[in-house]
Amino acid sequence: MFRNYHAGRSPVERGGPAPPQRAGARHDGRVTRTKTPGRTGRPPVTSRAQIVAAARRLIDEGTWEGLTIRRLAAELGIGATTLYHHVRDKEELLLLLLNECTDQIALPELPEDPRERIVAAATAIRDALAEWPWAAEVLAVDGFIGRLGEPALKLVETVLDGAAAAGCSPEQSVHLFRSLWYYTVGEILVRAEPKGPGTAPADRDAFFDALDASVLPRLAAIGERWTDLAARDRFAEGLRAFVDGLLAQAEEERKGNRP
Amino acid sequence: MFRNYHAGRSPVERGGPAPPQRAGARHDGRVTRTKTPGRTGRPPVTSRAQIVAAARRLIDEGTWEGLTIRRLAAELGIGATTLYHHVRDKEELLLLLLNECTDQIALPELPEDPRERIVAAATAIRDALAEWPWAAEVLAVDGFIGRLGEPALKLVETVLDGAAAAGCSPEQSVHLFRSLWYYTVGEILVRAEPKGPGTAPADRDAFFDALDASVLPRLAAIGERWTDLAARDRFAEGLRAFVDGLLAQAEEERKGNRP
DNA sequence: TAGAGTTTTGGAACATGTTCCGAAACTACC
DNA sequence: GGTAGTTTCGGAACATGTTCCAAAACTCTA
Repeated sequence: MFRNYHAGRSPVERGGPAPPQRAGARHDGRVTRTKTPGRTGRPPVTSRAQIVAAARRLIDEGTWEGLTIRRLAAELGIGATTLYHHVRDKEELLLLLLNECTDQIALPELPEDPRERIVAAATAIRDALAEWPWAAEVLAVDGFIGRLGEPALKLVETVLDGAAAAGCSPEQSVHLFRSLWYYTVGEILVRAEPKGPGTAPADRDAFFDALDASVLPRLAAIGERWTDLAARDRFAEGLRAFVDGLLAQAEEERKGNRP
Repeated sequence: MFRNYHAGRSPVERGGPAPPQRAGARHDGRVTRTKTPGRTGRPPVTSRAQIVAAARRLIDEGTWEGLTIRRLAAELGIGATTLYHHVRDKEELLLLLLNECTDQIALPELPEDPRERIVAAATAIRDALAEWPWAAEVLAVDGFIGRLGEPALKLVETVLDGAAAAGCSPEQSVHLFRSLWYYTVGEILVRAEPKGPGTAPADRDAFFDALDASVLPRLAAIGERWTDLAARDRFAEGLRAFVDGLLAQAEEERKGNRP
């Protein structure tokens, strides 16, 4: 199974501590590498780096749906199934792409104020992820932060550090981070997916028009403005409010007011 | 990878308040009927209700992955492709299932305090959705609340109402709801998906063990406790903190401190 | 140089979601 | 009853992700 411990190392030729594999599962020998310290056997005609590069090429020129295993293999000039010896899954492929992107996250300037530091870090993560339409596909499948690359993990670290600087206990820091992570993932997913039916602006209007104002007065009243309001990017504002709330809660908790 | 191109139309027996639809764009299927006031033509051998029931049957006895179009069709005794005349998509099928579940949301007791009212409503939504493993599949695809059934919408209304009672403007109410919605969706998705590789507890431990404590000290330090801490359900606590923060922010804003 | 061991490779094949398109079945009206 | 219009039905077929399995290619050692 592919894990991400070895973030930062060169993409080809990396072993890494492979988690215990269930027997029977046939996976690419690249990650597992049960034996053979000195590589032997037929040399691969394709490296992981090339795969990722080709994938990006396919995505860049064309829609993101255009990235299929077979097409990617064709782009690389190899058989489709061969790809599965370099990449476990399509999901792993996406993850590689995602990591390639998060690996380029620039650490933002970090303000002194712990609160602002947290906001800056979380916003940086979100901005990096939100840039890639397929991030949602991966996040939806496994939300565990462990799959992020080291630059992203540094931002996680920053969040935790800010929490600690604001007086949070480790437990409280984790709680804070997880909460913010939920918010972030939710924002990316909900925001990045205007593709289902009923999500087009016209459909939204129709939806609100059809609401029964006597049953759902607030919703109906807001309806006409919903689309406009939703268009505004208020992620950072929500984030700030959330951080404030969480920090205040943590402080309360420390005072023993609410165990 | 759910697509959306579909030119045909899916027949339904019960009409309902149909928003004006262009050909091809359908809300959730229980609309349409472009012509034919008096139904004519061959009567369907299967109703939507039967489809949903059969789908639930398949899910209940067996894994959720066991629900495939062909199997469902077989269960119903019809051809696989026939199903596509009743349901536009597999996604729509999931949506039907989801709605059937949210339609049974019981309105919780609503406290007087606006803040607690909001918390209660949001928690009810989350609990209802979190109960269904496939909710994530749908939410990940289209987050628009318009796809929820009316009982769920009533909870949305409650949130908006609580916000208003706390003094929020409509704009602020929307902001508050959206923020909470992001948080909720994120929680459901991240929490409901321990299935990717690397998400097993053992893998998590391995992940944290591999962290470089000199680069990511906080993360490494927390590591050992992460799994335990993550296991605790603190959704409501986070929610409460969020609401507090958002309400405070709204009030600040109203005072003109931060436009 | 001849294995032996190991790795890479890819064709065939399967399950699934989905579309095409023609045939069947039914209602309404003449 | 017959015909037109409309609806439902479903087999064939396609793209995709994925696994099986056996052959090919390479390195190392004897």
